[in-house]
Amino acid sequence: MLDLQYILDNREAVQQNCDNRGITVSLDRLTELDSARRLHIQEGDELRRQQKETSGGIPKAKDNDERQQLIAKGKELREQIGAIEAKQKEIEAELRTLQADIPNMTHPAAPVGKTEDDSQVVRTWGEKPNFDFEPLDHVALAEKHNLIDFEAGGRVAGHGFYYLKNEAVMLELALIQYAVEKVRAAGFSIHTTPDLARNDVLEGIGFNPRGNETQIYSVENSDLSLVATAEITLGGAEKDQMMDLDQLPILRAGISHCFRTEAGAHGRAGRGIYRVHQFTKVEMFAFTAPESTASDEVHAKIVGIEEEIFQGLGLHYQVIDTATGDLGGPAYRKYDLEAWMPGRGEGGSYGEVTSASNCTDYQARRLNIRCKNPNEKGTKFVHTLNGTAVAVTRALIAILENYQQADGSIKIPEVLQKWVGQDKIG
RNA sequence: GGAGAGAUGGCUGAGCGGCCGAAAGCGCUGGAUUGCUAAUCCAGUGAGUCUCGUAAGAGGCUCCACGAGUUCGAAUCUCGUUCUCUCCGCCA
Repeated sequence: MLDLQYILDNREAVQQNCDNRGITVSLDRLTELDSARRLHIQEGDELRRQQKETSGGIPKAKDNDERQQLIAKGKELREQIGAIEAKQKEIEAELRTLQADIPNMTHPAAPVGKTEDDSQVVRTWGEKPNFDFEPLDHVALAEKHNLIDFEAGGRVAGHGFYYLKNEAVMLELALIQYAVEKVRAAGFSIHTTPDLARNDVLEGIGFNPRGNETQIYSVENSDLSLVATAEITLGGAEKDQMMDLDQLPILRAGISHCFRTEAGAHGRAGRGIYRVHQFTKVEMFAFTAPESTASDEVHAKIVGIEEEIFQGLGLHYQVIDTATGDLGGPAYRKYDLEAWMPGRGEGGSYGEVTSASNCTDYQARRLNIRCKNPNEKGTKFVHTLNGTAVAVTRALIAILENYQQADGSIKIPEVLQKWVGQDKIG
């Protein structure tokens, strides 16, 4: 959520930003509601002042007559205040809804464009593997080596669920270990987090727990939902907290399951474990000082860790600077790593394996996470960032497809061998 | 699951329906002082929001977990919700 005053003071820039992101908002209505809100506040304040004066005079009243008069006046004021507060509440509810629909501002250097295709490749690392045979996709590889059971997943939980088996399980555990080792070395403290969270936490991070387009499974008869990423729980952990400026940045990482309904995505869901309803992920999260210099720096650090992880795995990837239209609400800037997946599409293609966002104070404002600078009055909302260390399913696809050999076996990336306990599958 | 206790400022912790935005302490900031990183003394020190002002600032209102209610008046009384703690039971 953006600051209301900021929106009103920078209407043109906010409008331009919404246009760039392909979001329709009514800033006129917002302005209208804001004026109405101020008017009601002023009126209410004045009435409340009178009421305090009135009730304060009652103990000092000279006689019963005067006392009864003041009580009557107090009653009348109470009714007027009630009416005006009700109206103000209505106005503020609509105002807040509008305000929450406005996306974060955008880093000036982020590529402007409505779709994914407008995103820019900022650099690539490694090279596509050269196969002197026809490579299989991960579904075929998994079947050949008995690594994934989609049928059982379907019977038990439906399409989009799966069982990992045998070396695939070892690879999942190894990837987690490997990612955890990397993020800890980079200064992130490691957590396992709840797989459920309250809806107001989801909303604070920027997810919509209910509604047609929700990505979120909600638990019936409760205000809990299954989390779509540990970003939710790592950020939500500090809801309503006050931090000291000098303890920032705070770097945390979490291991969690991620649950996504993928509503509306079934058409392009495709084969395999690229788009699934549940997967395991190691996520990085950071709270930084409320300046973009501070958060940009940590943003670069997070992307750097992601690259180090995929370089260590020996996987060819490109880094994408995400276009405005594809940023989502909270992100100020977002870098994705797309790894080469030889079995994806016709003759292989890049597939998103990580995503790193600087959300500036957009999430912190709604979660009410502030920091205090001892040298300044007041408080400020911190900046928050998140990035994928490893999303197991996506990384698994890249590994299986890139490391397949002419003889049908699959090599295990060297950095994972100590945890998998073998150097190849098959 | 059963029984009970509780939630107050950055932290600890007092608080009778009106004199409470809230004692005290810690912490922090400024100053004084002591011949030496410490000690002592004095002063200041919550957040949010609205109005006025170019500004420094001034003033109003709100906030004692959250939400309703009683009352002329609620941190204080009532109800609901959430969370925390203790004891018992159950359980990996």
